[in-house]
Amino acid sequence: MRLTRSGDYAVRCLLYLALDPGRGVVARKEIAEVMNIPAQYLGKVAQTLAKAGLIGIRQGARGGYELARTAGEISLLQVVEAVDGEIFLNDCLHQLDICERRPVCAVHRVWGRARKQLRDMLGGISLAALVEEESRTAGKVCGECPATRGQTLEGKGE
Amino acid sequence: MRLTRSGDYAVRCLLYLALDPGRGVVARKEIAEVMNIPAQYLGKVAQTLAKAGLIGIRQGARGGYELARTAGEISLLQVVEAVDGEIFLNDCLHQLDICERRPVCAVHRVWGRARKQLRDMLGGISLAALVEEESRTAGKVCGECPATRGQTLEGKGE
DNA sequence: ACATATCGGACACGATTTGTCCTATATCGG
DNA sequence: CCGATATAGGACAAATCGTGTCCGATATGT
Repeated sequence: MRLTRSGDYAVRCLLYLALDPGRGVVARKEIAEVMNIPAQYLGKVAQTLAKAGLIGIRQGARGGYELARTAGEISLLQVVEAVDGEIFLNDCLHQLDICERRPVCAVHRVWGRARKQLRDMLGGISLAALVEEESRTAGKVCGECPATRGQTLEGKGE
Repeated sequence: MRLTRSGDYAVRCLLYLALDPGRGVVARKEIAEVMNIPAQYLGKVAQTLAKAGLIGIRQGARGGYELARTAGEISLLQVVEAVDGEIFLNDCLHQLDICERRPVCAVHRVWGRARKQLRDMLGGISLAALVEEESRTAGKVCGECPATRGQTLEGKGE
């Protein structure tokens, strides 16, 4: 599993929508500009997000996107998996025909455990939590990543 | 991050070598056949593993591969990262130019945490542990996944 | 020397990712 | 109802990546 650019865009887009909940429909163009996403491409991503029930789309003049649920009800996992597909670290866990010994294979059990751990973590984090944490620390939401310049530092994990 | 086929091959190969430690050099051809890996391709993977210091390679007649350390000293993480590169779930954490706000970005912190959790888990599992667990449950090592036909067991799902 | 076996570069091929372009369609405002 | 606006959705393009093969060069054991 790798968070693709599409997945990144999806997170940015939803995070932006989660910023002020009462706002209603937001134009794709605005989201694209602020969040530094190719507008057309965002259209594709948005369609996927809509199919997954994460956003609502209004067409036509004054159209755009809005959250289909509250920011507290949308987890990072849902966003990522909606766009990038279900998370499988290992193809063996995914394509049944690749491996016949799944049930008794220690390696598979390890990957299965790792997968569950990862999905649990991402599933436990809502957009609301992200927005809140962000506002506590920096006052700005990420997703702006490439947009906001000037704060370079060396990052690690944790 | 996704465990590629190369990564899978690497795990199979090392697991096979870990099976009986006293054996010395094992021919690539043998490994490839038993573990169902394209022999030439295994050559490429093996070179990478050698560079990472995980296996030793003997060229020439009666050449082949052997573990460079004991099976207890090689973790799954080392194997995977040697072949597939260091695990980064998110490009943002990886390519510095993509995102300037890493240190203060909540999303990045989440991915960073997830990454650490995953690497810690994989880092805590040695080849020896895998071999041992495997022999306890089924008596055969995985990696043979596609190789061992007719042994398809169901149930016992974790 | 000869047979054996890996090295390592070149190349092929398909899948995936990341976009763009264009036409159709839906919606709002007057 | 008309026209401006904005997204839908299919086609297409380019780049990258993963997987694998082929082949001459090189190293090693007998």
